[in-house]
Amino acid sequence: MNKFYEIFRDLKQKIDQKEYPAGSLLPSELNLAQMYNVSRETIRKALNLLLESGYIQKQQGKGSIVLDIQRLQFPVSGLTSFKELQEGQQIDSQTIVIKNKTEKIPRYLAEQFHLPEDTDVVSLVRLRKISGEVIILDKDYLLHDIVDSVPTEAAEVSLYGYLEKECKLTIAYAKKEFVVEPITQEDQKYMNLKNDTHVVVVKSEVYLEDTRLFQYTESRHRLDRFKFVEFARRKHTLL
Amino acid sequence: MNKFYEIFRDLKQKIDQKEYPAGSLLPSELNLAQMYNVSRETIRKALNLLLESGYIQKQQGKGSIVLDIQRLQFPVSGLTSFKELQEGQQIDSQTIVIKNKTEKIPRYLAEQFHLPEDTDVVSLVRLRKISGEVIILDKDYLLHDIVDSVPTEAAEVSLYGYLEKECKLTIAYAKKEFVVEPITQEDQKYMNLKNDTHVVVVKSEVYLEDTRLFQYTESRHRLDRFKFVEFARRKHTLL
DNA sequence: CAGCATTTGTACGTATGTATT
DNA sequence: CAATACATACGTACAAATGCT
Repeated sequence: MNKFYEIFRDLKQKIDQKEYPAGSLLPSELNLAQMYNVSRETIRKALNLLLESGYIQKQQGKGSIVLDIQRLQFPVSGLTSFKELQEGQQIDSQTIVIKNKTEKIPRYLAEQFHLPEDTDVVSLVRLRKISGEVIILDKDYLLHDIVDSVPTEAAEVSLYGYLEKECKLTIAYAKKEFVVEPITQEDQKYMNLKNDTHVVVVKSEVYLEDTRLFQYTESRHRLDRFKFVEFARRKHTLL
Repeated sequence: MNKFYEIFRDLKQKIDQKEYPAGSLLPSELNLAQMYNVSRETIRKALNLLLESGYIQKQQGKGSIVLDIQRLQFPVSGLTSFKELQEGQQIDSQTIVIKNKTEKIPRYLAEQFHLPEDTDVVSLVRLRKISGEVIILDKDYLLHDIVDSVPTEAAEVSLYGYLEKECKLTIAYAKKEFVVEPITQEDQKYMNLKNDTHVVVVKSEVYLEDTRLFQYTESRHRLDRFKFVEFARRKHTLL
């Protein structure tokens, strides 16, 4: 693997283990370069990864301050699958696949993405149980051109794992939209909704490395269990 | 200003104006370096900014593909103030300050951040009207140690503008949390809530460059008008 | 399928500017 | 003012992926 990535991992681990405690300064870039026997630029790339993931804050003339990531224990936003989320949090969870078949794309999606009405998609519906309750209903549409089919086993365990490892697809980026919508009959039928009238819906358009659209997902969450956390940096100059 | 930032702005503008249309390739890094008369690394830094803001997708061996940012017209997540949001979208909006005074920190915040109970904060409550309706209720707490007071005028126009320009504070990063909560009497009193029983709450902890906590905000949104969009990149290797 | 040119990714080295202490 | 540390910029070399011949 890359040098800068290895160094990033090593530093991250040392921060997690409080070898570099929160509030302290990392060794200077020059020192780190000597310690790891690499050039300063390689160190800077590693530090940038730490910066983006909320591990450190850099200050010109001073150094790299270790942040208190304890209280920031979460999927620093980005594109993370349910499975990967669980792994980070050790919650008892379960996935139930209640639909897995190839069919024509729903009309509203064909329109939204300017696709032919007879486009084939692999349509998945999955329930996510946490502590025995159905908290999330996931509806996935995968373009059949790109993914032939999905073994139900894979959909239960890790869809992204299957797509990336087995199908050799490289997922690159996504546009995500968070809204609140009234519940549907389907929500009512499958989720443990109590008296809720609404669910939080996360709509994702997922794209491959070559910029082809490949997946559309609606992740429907019970209101009282929904939480999304992100670490954001201010971009003073960007706009 | 920086060269790489100027080049970023220039390229962004050219993409917006379709001089480099969506789906096309940018000139190669070497070509761009010659065009702008800078080194390749400077170009790469500019391209990285474009990458992070969702303007392009890079592919090794191929080039930088311009993305269809039209459909991604939004505040690419991050730390953006209400005022800045509006400016990007040209919506008729109005801010009404209904509270602006220095007082003791609320107990739950003192506990959450391990601050003394007698900590002073500037407490702001603001209503955000869009098209005549109160859609958002913002509750801000600014540490009095850092900000002495806020002119109501500034709280109406642009709090961040005031803090950054007048107070010379550098806002660096924030932890944001999105949840849905039952409405309070305060929500009921000030917002146009119809029959809603819940609001979307965005809780932000905002930190300065020197990592000092400086602001805590709860932004309470009417369900039916809440929308949050983000552009996310998959980090295959990061965890 | 092999080979080649093109393009991006990684890494190193050096020099200079700017902020902090 | 001096030393230290991060930021920017240029240049070079080689590796890896892509696309074309």
